[in-house]
Amino acid sequence: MPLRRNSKSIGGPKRAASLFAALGDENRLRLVWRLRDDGPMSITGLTAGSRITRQAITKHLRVMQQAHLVRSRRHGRESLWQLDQQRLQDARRYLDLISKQWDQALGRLREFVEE
Amino acid sequence: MPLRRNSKSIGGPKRAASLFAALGDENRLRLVWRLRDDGPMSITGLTAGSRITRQAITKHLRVMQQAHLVRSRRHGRESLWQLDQQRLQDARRYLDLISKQWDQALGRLREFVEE
DNA sequence: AAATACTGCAACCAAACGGTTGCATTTCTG
DNA sequence: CAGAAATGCAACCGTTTGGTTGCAGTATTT
Repeated sequence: MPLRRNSKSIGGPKRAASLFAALGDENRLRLVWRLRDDGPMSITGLTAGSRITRQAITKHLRVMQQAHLVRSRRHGRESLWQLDQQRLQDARRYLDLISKQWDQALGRLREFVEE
Repeated sequence: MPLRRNSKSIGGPKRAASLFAALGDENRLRLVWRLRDDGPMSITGLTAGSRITRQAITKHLRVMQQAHLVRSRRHGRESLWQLDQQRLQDARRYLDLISKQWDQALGRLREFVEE
């Protein structure tokens, strides 16, 4: 038995799903780009130059926060929000896992056919 | 003007969002793993060993289909569904873009600070 | 031709989502 | 201290989502 650790080590489908779901909204993706481009920002800062309300943005941030995609530290009366680099990496690695073992599957299939 | 192709070439936030949204559901992720492990399968095949209904699975497949994550070709009375490798790559590359230019941003910041 | 298997379509339902408005709270600033 | 700025909380609302059940339509199989 070859150490059946099924390598979805980032988390089960449940945890991964919440991560992708957090990325699965247009406005949230815009926030991601924004935070990446301009660095940590306050809610008001993010609201400026956005078509939606401050509260809408707050909600989006909360969604991303619960997926650990973003975190905030308070600084006086404003709180600065920033991306969690690691969590984005997690998402990437999860996709890698699918593709990688998939290639192996294709490899096995090829073997099987060519025998 | 340096050929302003802003490098989000996979598609704007809108298109990318639909892709991530398609991945942002636990049951759909399970289907992805299933299709990757066992290759192209029929709906009935996918339903076997799943807790949800055949019609629920159908709906999930349609969602993924509209995000071009999955496609089906009919074969007699059953239709076989398979993953679209390329589209998964797209998702990965999109995440890469965020991280990559992010590193550049950090680089710029470091420069700025160290000057 | 009759029974069986597989998919598609439609209606329906509760819950979640994305967004808004209004008001309260905390923290700076003049 | 009074006002302004930033966030938080809560209620509300229309639409989408994830799921179900029921029935109809096509292929196979016997």
